[in-house]
Formats: sequence, C-alpha cells, structure tokens
Amino acid sequence: MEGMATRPYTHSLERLRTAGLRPTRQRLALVRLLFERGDRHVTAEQLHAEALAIGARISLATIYNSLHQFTSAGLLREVVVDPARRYFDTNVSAHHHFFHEDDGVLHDIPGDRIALAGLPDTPRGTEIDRVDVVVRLRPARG
Amino acid sequence: MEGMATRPYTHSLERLRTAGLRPTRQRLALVRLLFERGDRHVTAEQLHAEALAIGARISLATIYNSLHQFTSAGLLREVVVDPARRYFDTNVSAHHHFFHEDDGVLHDIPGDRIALAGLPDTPRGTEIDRVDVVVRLRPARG
DNA sequence: GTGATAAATTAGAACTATTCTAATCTATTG
DNA sequence: CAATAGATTAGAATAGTTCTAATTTATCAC
Repeated sequence: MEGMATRPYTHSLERLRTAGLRPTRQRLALVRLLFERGDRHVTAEQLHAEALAIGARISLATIYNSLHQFTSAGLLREVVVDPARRYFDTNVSAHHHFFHEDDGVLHDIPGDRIALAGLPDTPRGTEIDRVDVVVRLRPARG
Repeated sequence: MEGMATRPYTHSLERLRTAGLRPTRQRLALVRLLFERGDRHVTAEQLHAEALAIGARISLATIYNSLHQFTSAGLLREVVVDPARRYFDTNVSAHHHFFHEDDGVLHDIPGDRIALAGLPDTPRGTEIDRVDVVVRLRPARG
C-alpha cells in the first residue's frame, strides 16, 4: 500500500485534517463518497442511503452534522433551489446551476460561462455574499 | 359607492374572477393584503399574521391553499431563496432578487437591470422554465 | 329568492426535512 | 494507557407544509 501515487485513505484523511476536522470513521466514509467521484450534488437522505449501501454504519444525525461542518470548512457549499430540501455541492468554485424541476436533479454550469452585467449597487450597509444563478429546466414540450 | 373611479372591492373581485377563482371572503381579504400595497414578498405565516391583524378570520390552511392557487393562476410567483421557507412575490414580471441573509428580507431588482450572457445550451430534451438570479447580501463588515 | 351542487374553508392530524438532547463512544494528547 | 475534548447516536422535538374529512359557502338553474 505504501508509496502509491494516490492513496485514497491518506487523501481523505488529509482533506479532513486540513479542514481542521477529526478524521473519524464516519467522516472518512463521507469524504470518500463525496469527493472521489467528481462533482456531486447531494441531499442528506441521498448521502445517508449511499453510506448505508456501501455498508458504512452512520446515522442521519451525523450526516447532517457532517454536511454542515464540511460546509463551514469550505469543503462543500449549499445550493438553494428547492424549498423542501437542502442540496450540497462538492464544487465550491464559482459556478452556477441547472435545476431539473421535474426530477430534482441539479448540475453545474461552468463558472466562467455566465456573465452578469448591470448588477445594481448593493443596498447601504450590505455587501454581496454571493450571486446565485439558477436555470430552471422543464421537459421540452414535444 | 357606484361610479367611483377605483373601487378596491370591485378591483379585488375582478382580479379573482379574471383568474378563474371564486371570490370568497377569505380570498378577497388576501388579495387586498397582497396587491394593494405595491410589490410584496410574503411567507404563509406572515400573511396569516397580517390577515388576523386586520380581523379577517382565515385559517392557515386557507392561506396555503390560496397562495398556491394564486401562484398557479399567475397572480403570484414563488421565490426560492431559503431552504426553510416559501416566499411568494406579488411581482410576476421578469426580475431578480436581493436577499438579506441576516434577516430574511427579500426585495426586487428591476427586471431589465441585469443582463445575463453566456448561458450554455440547455440539456437535450429540456427547455428553460426560468432563470433566477439571487444576490445574497450580508451586513457590510465595518 | 330557493334549492341543489360543486367548490372552498377549516381544525386538527399527519408528514417531511431538519435540529436538538443527552447519553455513549472515540480520537487525541500527555 | 488514562484523561478529556470532541464526535456519534437514537430518538424526541420542532418548523413548515400538506392532507383529511366534515362543514360552510358561492354559484347556477329555476
């Protein structure tokens, strides 16, 4: 095992350490699910189901705790597209989203594709936290 | 009463009739609360509190029913900015939003101010329902 | 107007996603 | 390895919303 170019275990562990989070068994499992398969958009329930599916015993409370901790640590970012569900995105760089309203699937629009012009001045006493663009899609009528 | 230039009662009633909704006592009260004071962004609980405050007896269930019916009828539009609350906007024309993250206040950015360029092609089999831009604000650090 | 009927309203139960609580367990540090 | 701060957990609690089934009301035909 030693000396390999990439060691998933070490990588996940480092990711947690760097974020200032103790690498527990549960968090390691979640980091692997989240970050070893490219950009993902997950809800807590989805991630819980996946964790159980690979045999990781982890409670839903821990899923929620971890999603929030990962978000505070900058490993994840929350995307608000659905008033009934919280989505978390493993891509934390600047980018926007397509949201398929029929099935709840969310996916990225690369960050530099969209340009926004004409943003008005922000109201007095405030500053921009971020600007979210959501392109809501429906099945094409046909 | 007859012959007046604007008669709020008639106006509200017409608005409901035009939308194909029976003008009930409850709906009339809500239409007046919603549309007689310029553009508004309300949640169900807020609107319920307002209705009770002006002495209109109306249940929370009816508030929810009405908000959804008004939305289907094109009188309102839902704005998704907060994963824990549904906001309804009385301005149904094309426009975007400022969202004050600290206090949950939402307000309009006039529709023609913001220009979006570089939207990618929509995925096969889908078409754009709408594009939402939310500018999230936080108190300016000072 | 009156009666018949379809639609609307309602209280309260149910539901869903999420958060909280307090007990148990575990990673870290000395 | 013991002490301890932090993490995990089951299950209770909560918040917002939706549902259910009984009651009330608007509309329509007469």
